[in-house]
Amino acid sequence: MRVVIARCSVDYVGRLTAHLPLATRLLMVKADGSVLIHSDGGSYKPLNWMSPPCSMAQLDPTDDEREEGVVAVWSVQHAKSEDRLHVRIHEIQHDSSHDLGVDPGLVKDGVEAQLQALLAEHIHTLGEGYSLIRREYMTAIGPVDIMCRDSAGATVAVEIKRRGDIDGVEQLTRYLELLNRDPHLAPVTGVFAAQLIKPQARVLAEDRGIRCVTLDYEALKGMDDAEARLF
Amino acid sequence: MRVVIARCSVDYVGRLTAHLPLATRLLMVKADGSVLIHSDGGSYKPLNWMSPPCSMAQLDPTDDEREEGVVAVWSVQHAKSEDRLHVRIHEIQHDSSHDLGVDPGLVKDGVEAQLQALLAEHIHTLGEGYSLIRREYMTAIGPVDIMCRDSAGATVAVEIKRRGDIDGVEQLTRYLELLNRDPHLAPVTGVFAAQLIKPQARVLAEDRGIRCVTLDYEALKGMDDAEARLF
DNA sequence: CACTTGATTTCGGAG
DNA sequence: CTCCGAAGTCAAGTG
Repeated sequence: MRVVIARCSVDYVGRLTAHLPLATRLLMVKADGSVLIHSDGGSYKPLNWMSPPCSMAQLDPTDDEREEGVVAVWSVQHAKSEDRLHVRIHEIQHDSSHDLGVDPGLVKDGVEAQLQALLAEHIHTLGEGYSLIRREYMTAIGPVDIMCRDSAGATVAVEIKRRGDIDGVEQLTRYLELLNRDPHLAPVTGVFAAQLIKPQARVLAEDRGIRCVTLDYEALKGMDDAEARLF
Repeated sequence: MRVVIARCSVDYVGRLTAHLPLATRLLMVKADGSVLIHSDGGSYKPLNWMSPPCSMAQLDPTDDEREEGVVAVWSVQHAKSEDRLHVRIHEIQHDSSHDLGVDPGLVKDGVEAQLQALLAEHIHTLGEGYSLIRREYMTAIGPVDIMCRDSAGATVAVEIKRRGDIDGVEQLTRYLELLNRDPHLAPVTGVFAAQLIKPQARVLAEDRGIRCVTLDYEALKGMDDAEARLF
């Protein structure tokens, strides 16, 4: 990895056109050829970048550029599209290269799968007398996250999302339509469960007779931990 | 901005739990206190990070950590949540700080808003006799990009995308369903306008009686410039 | 291979 | 301020 601190201006032409006026920035050139241009603030997103696969050529400045104080031009070209990044460097304050090796990668925990497992473990949070049939109940159009029974013994299909959006309601609606064609299962009702349910999704769900349940990840985790302590 | 190349392991606890095993990485500490941890590949997204506002404290390693070879621990705490990042540094290969100043920021051109404005200005490109009602026509389930009338005076709802995908067709379908419940508006027809329309989206749209229009950004821009030259 | 879905999404605009 | 949609989204899993 090469790290450069330089006063530069940048132009990107590709899916859109973008320009960065002259200022001091950090330029990162990764081993795969990708380039990132960071300012000293904002979020993790660079001001501008080129994704791999791409290649970088260092050009001599034109006469006009040289007059404006440009000492080097990086031309970064994407390998599979017309996307192009031009970095005009006026002054280099730092330039170093480092061998980092291959990264072993990130280990994650706590996403949708976890929510599903926790809710399946504590299916009674959906209501008194609920019992689990199974997780990932397969249908012709995909797996229903959780199938269970309510206290009256009626089948309930549950769709789980971290964020409950209209898409999720549409998905559950398709499942319900299919499940209710099966006389052994019908009538099947729906529950849309998410950590956060968008208002528009709630309106759509309730309009279709689907119950909305807001999941509290910490509370579910707490139940789990409390049970774990008992054994 | 501080740039460090170091052999380190990283733990993040917050919205999820994540761990990075020991490896050599680039650590970026921005002026606002945010921290980015980059490997020598992948995309512009860091392996791990902490967004501002946050603060970093350098801790002494515990005895256990010292035995494992840890020479320093960075504890980065988010200011408004419980999100926390721990960087255990085993070896520093490079450490430098640079004053970048405030960045003047990015100038963009060619996004959806621009497309919408240009099409609204030149609504006749949809057909002879079309007239604009308004942009961002609000409904209970969100704003319709453009509402206009065709030459016969019938209402037309237009959904604009840079890339015309199935999602966009579904969105427009929902708007049309809602709009057609209003007897003052009905019948409302739909136009799906995008720079590029995916074949599946086109099939779905046409199956639902929605007309597909491919937008030529450069041509629309050209009309705009030609008009501007007249005044 | 293309397509779908989730993300510690981030970012910008409107209400 | 919050809410909501778009992103040069990226990346992982699946058919």
